Amino acid sequence: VDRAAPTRPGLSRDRVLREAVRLADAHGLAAVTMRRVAEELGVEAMSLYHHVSGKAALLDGMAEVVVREVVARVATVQEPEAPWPGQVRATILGAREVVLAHPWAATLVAGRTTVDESLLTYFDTLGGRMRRAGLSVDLVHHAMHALGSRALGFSQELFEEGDDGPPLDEATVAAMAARYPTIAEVAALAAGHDPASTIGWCDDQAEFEFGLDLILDGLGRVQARAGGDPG
Amino acid sequence: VDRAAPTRPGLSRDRVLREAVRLADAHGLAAVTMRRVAEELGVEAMSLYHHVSGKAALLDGMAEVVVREVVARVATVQEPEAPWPGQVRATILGAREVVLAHPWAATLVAGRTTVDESLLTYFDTLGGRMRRAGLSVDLVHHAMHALGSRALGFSQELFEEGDDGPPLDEATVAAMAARYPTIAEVAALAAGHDPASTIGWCDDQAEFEFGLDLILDGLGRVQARAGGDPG
DNA sequence: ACCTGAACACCGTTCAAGT
DNA sequence: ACCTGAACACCGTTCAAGT
Repeated sequence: VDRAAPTRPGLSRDRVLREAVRLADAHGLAAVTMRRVAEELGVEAMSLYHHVSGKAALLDGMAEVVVREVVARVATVQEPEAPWPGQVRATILGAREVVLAHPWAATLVAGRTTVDESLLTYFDTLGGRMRRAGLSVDLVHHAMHALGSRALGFSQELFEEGDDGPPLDEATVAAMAARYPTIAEVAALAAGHDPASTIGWCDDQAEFEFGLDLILDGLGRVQARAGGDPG
Repeated sequence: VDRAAPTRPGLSRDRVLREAVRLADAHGLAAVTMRRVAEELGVEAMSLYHHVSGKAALLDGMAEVVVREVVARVATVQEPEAPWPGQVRATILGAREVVLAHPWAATLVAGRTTVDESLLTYFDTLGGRMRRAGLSVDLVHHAMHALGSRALGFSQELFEEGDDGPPLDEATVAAMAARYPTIAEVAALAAGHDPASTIGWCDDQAEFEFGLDLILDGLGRVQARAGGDPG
């Protein structure tokens, strides 16, 4: 082989998955098709099947890549002197930084059909930090359920921002305020008293941390009630 | 028209959406295609476009049907004497009963692109019950974020049950316990000390309620700290 | 072992045509 | 206004064939 020429490395599972992730980051999850991923790699669609068993496995693998990135990111979270909620908090906020860079990942992780090695590693790390702080096995179990996908940094928003639509006229706003009084007052407060902007009205990161702290505080309280060492 | 013959009512948006929901309940979300829904209604695929603007609108509409069902279900939740966390708790657990009957809905609600009337109604109802109990507008706002999709009764599980796979042999279990010590001890406790069963190991409903109560307790504590009326 | 090309059975959606 | 049929531009996946 010519050592000066750019080596065209053969396909591999990893190269396929990374290309799929790159495509999703750039053009959204809908752009990830077997044919498109192959084309991007300069190869025929059928070649992918030698490294990935099908479309479902490709999507699972993409989730795996993101979680592996999360694991790498949070490995460096180390504040041994801090009390445990700070440790767990920093771990989860680290995961969130990674997850925010891959907005398509939430859907994928939610629809995942397999539990892969990276996910086990992440939850063992997170759970281990709780155990070392003195939380009981049972409480760690509850904590995982209470956190849910929030443990990986995902928000569970029901009103997504982005599709704001045209601004509403005054009459429509008044009609909505009459029909949905509570939402109207919440929107008015959150949007700095501009009731027309009902979407994209708040600081997602601050709200994520509020919810996270609520859960961590609650877990600490359960631990204290059980007579555990708080930190 | 012959009054004895079964009237073949023309298509309508509602008939289309209900048929799509029926299909998803029976055969999963993947079975919901424009062509299949049409076939089931004894009509050509193109006819659907007169009542629904496309596939995305069909999926949005299916989420709408489920949320409408939730709204109908929780309208009857009335325990005026109970303190507010019980009111909110009963509302959310009512929503959960509906949602559990449509396991495909979680994905759909998460990927929804529009905020429809039924969703606004639900959150106005839920928020209104908090407001009437004395929670501040700001706290109701935080509560919505903290609850996230849990407000509608969705769990946010990361390890889904169902794809249990073949039972693991003793050597594999030992290897996993060495690699993932925390997960191993959690699994061992939760599964009644049978470490081979790492999935489907616990009571989903109880865990959902644990997490919900953690959040409701936390909200109550924030309210009390702010000097609000706890009842 | 890895990659290809043609083919199959599906999709969502357009368009012009029917009534 | 509502529904149809044919067609278009895509999908994921199979299969037999190449090297």
